[in-house]
Amino acid sequence: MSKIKETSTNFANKKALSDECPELYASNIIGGQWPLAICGYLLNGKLRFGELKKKLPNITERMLTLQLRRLEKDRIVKRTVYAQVPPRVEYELTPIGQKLKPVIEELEKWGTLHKQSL
Amino acid sequence: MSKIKETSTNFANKKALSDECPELYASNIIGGQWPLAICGYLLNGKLRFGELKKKLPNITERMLTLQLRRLEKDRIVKRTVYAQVPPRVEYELTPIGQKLKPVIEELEKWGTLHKQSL
DNA sequence: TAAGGTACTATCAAAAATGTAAGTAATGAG
DNA sequence: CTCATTACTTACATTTTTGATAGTACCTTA
Repeated sequence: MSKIKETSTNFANKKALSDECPELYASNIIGGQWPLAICGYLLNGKLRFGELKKKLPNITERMLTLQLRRLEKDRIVKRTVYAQVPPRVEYELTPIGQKLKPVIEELEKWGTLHKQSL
Repeated sequence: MSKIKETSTNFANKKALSDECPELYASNIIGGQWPLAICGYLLNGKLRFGELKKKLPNITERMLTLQLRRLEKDRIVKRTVYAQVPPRVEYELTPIGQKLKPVIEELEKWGTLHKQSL
């Protein structure tokens, strides 16, 4: 998660694929190491930054920040800052974020199946 | 797609997550740039290496090979070599590979929805 | 004899993702 | 004044993924 180089072949490939196929578009958004894990927890309700951090084993603050920013940009999570000291920031899923539920469920089913077949 | 360093923190994190959550386990297998695209085409039937290459815009032979090898290792595609010259190699989904269909469908639905809401 | 087709492999380089370690602001508690 | 708390940010290093380019083996056909 850093800047993407909009001139790279890789960037062009990703774009080409996700332009035509909604499933690849989706995969580009929620794919990667943390997004699904974060969404999974947020499906059960709002969480503060620190709470998420505790739930996600070994995630660094930097990564968590980057991921949340990206999810926010993609309109999957909503960020609410309370003007307090020390600060309090809450994250929750947006309506379209909530709609990820069936996707996660199917992934879960398939994952379980695949694991069993080992 | 190269060797992974089994001592890295990143490796440990991925493992920890996919050990507990089947959906993250699944995402580790089919996530990434090409696996879903490849499976999408193979859902419609067998394809030869060269046919896949034509369908996947801009993929390099190296990448296609790497991806197919990995999908084979994960028992999602089956590779059949015909002893001919020039060589003929066919790829098709395994039974568990076929079962990815609902996953892909849900991703597709969600992707379409998300795209519309722009 | 030379060229062509197919499915690769090998090397090197670049880009992208992730990790490490340290620091910051603001305020209330002691 | 000093320290603790919370949600970050910054700079740098490492790891992982992807790309570019050039080969290779084998037989068949011209």
